Amino acid sequence: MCSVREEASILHADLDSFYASVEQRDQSELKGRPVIVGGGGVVLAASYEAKAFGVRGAMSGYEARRLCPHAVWVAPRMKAYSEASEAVFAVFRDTTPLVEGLSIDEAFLDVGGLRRLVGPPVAIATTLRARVRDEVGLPITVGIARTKFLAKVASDVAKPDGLLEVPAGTELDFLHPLPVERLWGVGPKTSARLHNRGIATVGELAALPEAALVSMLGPAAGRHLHALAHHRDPRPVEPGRRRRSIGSQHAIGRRRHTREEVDAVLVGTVDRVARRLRSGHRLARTVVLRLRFDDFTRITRSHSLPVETAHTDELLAVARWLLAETQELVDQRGLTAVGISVTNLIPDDAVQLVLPFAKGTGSRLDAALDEVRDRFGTKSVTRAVLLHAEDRSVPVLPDP
DNA sequence: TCTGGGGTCCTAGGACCC
DNA sequence: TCTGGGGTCCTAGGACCC
Repeated sequence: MCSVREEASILHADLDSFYASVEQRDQSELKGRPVIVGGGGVVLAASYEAKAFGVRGAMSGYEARRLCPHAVWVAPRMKAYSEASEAVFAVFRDTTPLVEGLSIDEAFLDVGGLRRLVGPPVAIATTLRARVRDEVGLPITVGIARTKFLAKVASDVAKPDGLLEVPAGTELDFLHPLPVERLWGVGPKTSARLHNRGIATVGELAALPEAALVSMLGPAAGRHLHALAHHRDPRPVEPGRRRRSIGSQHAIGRRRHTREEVDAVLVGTVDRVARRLRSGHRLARTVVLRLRFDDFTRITRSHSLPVETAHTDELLAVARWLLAETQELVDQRGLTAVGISVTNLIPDDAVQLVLPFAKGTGSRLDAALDEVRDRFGTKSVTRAVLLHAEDRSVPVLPDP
């Protein structure tokens, strides 16, 4: 299943400063100038000319203006970015069917099977970069390695507008001198913990026993980083991955808001999410309310429905109930942002059956599932919902 | 000083089932 | 009747990524 590749044939393709590059492509007077895409409050993307002054994504507008006062600010045009992304992904899929999108501007491509028909990975990547530049007008960086994670590290190192292969057999020489922050999953908190123990490079990390990392960072993160530091990453490129949640949030400023104002924001947010659910042909079962307060603390509250839905009214009812439950916190801390996301998604053509059961008849479940399978075929049954007649509690059973 | 909007995955306790 | 192990789901929060 996870046989080790003999050659570096996983590509990580990453558009450079994506939003800013689209703006520089569409407005020629912006070419060569520092460009910041954002609404003013925060930097969504910065061109490399702006990055040269220290401007970074997610930076506050205040800080960005201090570092680069002469930058040109451009309001985001999400529609243009979506279209550019689709055009680039069309080039990806024309290269190989094994494309796994990671976000609007990056993807993994497995070109391992193309050597005899098309050529070696470096040649494929070179063609890919030329096509994206010629056909879509955007610069793109590609990293090539035997594993997904190292391909991504390689593209990070090669940015901007670069191409870097880490040949098979040279991975640890490439990896070990790098700072630990290059590893996927090492953010500010983990970085600080590692530095506290004198670990600054991937090589120093790799020298630690796994058990030491597990006790330092927890089982999942510890094992994960230990594996990456030794260049172990068996995950294949998965073309079929689907989104696991859909969400929308909205900042509402620091002044006090009436309950009616907050409700109006909630209605708009739920409506946006519900529309995206329906246009994506998905149904959701869990509604998550995300609130941010004056002091920048955040909370989440969630509730799972017995049966999936994409109806605005049903999702809104849950969202309103969750919000009402938090009224005290909202009054104390002052609300500055409201978000809704939905998870536990299924396709909207999934067969949904609600079987009424009397309490204490759980042992009949197998028989009921057999009946459902007989009627709809095994593949249709992804989850069975039992509603107890008396208490409406909802035990949920996975596909056996 | 000012901090958006879109996501993923993990942890941990409690409820519940077999 | 009591106990325990094994497992899943729900919920809230945290870390991280782009």
